Amino acid sequence: MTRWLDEEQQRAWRAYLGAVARLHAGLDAQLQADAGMPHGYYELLVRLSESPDRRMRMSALADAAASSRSRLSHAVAQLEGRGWVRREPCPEDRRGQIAVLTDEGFAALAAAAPGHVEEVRRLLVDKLTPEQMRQLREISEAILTDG
Amino acid sequence: MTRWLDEEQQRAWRAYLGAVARLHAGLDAQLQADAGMPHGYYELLVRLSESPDRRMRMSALADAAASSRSRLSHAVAQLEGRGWVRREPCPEDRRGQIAVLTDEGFAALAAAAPGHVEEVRRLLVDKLTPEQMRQLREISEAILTDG
DNA sequence: AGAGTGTTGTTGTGCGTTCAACTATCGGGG
DNA sequence: CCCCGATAGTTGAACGCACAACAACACTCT
Repeated sequence: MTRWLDEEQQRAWRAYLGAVARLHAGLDAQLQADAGMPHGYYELLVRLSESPDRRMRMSALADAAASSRSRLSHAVAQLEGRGWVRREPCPEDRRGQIAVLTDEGFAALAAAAPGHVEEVRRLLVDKLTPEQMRQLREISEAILTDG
Repeated sequence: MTRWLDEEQQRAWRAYLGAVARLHAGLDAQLQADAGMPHGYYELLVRLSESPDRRMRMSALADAAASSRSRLSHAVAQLEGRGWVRREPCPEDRRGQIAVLTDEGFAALAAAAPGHVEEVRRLLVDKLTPEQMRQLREISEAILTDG
């Protein structure tokens, strides 16, 4: 016998689904149109750009971007094809690969960032109060706790 | 000159991205494993099941499920192949199509629902306080406002 | 040293989504 | 009445992602 969601939970859940759909659709469309990359790729470039020497072990990058290894492999292959990332062997582990953000990749990120941030503001930040932004962070962190 | 996100906004945004990723991954994996359907299809079946006579105009269904028309067309084709949905012509508009949830489709939904709700509870509802659920609804509704 | 086990990363396949192009129909104005 | 712009829905191709199978290497334990 299932414990269904009550009225309030149902409303919250559906509103959440709608909000996420709109946000993702908007962000992805903007990035695709203005920078020619999906949001997932943008995330990867961001993580790499913030790492020392703009380089990261594949597995570390996968963890940082909440991506599966398979997905990362495919994505990096794409990014490498565009000249935005290159791969280097890992000195201390011959299994390893290191993804390095190229200058072209950094330039692409720098070109894409302002429009993206603008869109994040337009679709999210500007619609919430600072208090709600804090609540959103706490809710998100609660969801990210294990168990 | 871009108005970047400040520290707190940045943290909220990244936590949000992580939470959404985990939620979607979990829900989709559960539905795929236990019911053999992606979350998007489940959504369609739900909307149809709640509509009078379990039928809906394609465009209305697309709006209700926050889906593009193209996506809906492909999805309904899939669902039709599984015998969960059938199409009927629309009497008062010869361009129109009406998607009808079959008994098999309703049964598939009924079989999938308990596990899905369980997963929603496990990944979201049980991790938040009632107060946070209310906040989440308000935040989501704010995001869904136009402009 | 050798066997066994876990980790790292890649590859191929199938699936769902997006995008653009297209057909068919509706509805209003000349 | 007919034309023209909108609307409804479909289609095919390209793309990104999930999943499973796999090869290569590291680590541990005897």
